[in-house]
Amino acid sequence: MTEAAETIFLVDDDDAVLRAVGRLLRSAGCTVRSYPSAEEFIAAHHDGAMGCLVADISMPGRTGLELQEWLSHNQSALPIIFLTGCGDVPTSVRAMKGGAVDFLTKPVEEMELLEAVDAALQRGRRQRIAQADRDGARALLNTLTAREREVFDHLLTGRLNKQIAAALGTVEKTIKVHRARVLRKLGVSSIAELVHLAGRAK
Amino acid sequence: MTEAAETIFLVDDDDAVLRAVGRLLRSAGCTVRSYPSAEEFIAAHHDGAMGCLVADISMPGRTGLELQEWLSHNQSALPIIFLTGCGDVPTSVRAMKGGAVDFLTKPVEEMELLEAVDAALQRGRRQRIAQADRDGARALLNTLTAREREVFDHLLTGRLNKQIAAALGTVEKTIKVHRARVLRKLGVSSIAELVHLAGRAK
DNA sequence: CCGCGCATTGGCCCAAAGTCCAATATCGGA
DNA sequence: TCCGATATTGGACTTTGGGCCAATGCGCGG
Repeated sequence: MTEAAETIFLVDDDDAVLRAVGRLLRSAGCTVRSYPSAEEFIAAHHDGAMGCLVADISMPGRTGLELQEWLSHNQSALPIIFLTGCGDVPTSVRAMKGGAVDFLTKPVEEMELLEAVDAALQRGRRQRIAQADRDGARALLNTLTAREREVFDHLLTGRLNKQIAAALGTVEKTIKVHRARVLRKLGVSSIAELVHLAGRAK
Repeated sequence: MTEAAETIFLVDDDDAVLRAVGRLLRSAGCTVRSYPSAEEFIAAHHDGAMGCLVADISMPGRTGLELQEWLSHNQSALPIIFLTGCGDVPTSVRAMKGGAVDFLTKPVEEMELLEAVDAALQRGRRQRIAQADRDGARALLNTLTAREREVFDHLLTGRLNKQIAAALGTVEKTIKVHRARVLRKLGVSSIAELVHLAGRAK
């Protein structure tokens, strides 16, 4: 059961908005969770969350922009849509600079919100795929011992075994063994594939 | 004489704004060119332009957003800062979604504008460096003949000479020759470097 | 103290790649 | 029609890389 469905996290201090937007999104087939404040959302938030966040800007306690900052500080890649009644230009610009998917003003047309949510979910999926790819590659690299990692780095730059040996103060034979182990551990059979793998780990 | 300095391109239908902003930027050491309309800027614009664009939003003829679209359609990577007196939230969001560096409202604090211009120039420099790197790599790849390019693609995936030969319907010896030529033409001495080069060309 | 993981090194053999040599064939132009 | 670029192939030789078996030394935790 790895399939935790995508969730739309709603954060707004106005209960009427939470209910209205929640109903709209649910009727569109979304799974929705509502929070009356940024703090309550943060308390319930876990890193692996999938979906997107629809948040108000001005709220008692932490504001929408502060919530956005908190998420980025906490490596959370949850895409954010701001939905506010009292938005001004500088705020919207800050939000967009901070990576928000969209910045909508109430009252919002249903279609507009649904499209924004769709775009946010798409972005989230792409991010997760890219992240999983990176993580997978990094996990593989982490199986290398310190010495193997050194050899790996030299292999990336296309050095010959004898050159690596000279650089590491050993003999070619030793590097040959390390090289074979590195290729085996990383599940590749050529230097080309090894370089590609390193690129995926970024 | 390759050193065409960075220029700030000012586009605003209000002559007073052109003069005031122009004076501010010039006093900060910038080279400035002013245009009273998007059309006049477009007429004078050439692809290799370096610097950034500071544009108004609402103007007779082409608007700021339409100018932004025109630039992106024309592959121009000139970073854009919008500076407008009558900006609303939806417009600013569209501008930022379209890749604008910033969206400022008049009257603007001098420091704010200067910082935005600085950020835009920085972004432009990064883009040019990245672009030059890509173009260089692509130019190298374009020196390959069709056949060499086929061999190149197989080398990227880590295939052996005999495997490439089978795929291309020739013998290993022939591939060996092509392989040597490819490495020589591209100025690399290992498959690892070749893969890196291909990555730069993207 | 012993086992285990890790780094190190040796020998042997074979496969693959790099480097010279040279030769033929085709195709599009000058 | 002859030239130049390209593709093709062969031979011979050297250098590198990969696989297999074996062995030593070191440090760490049971």
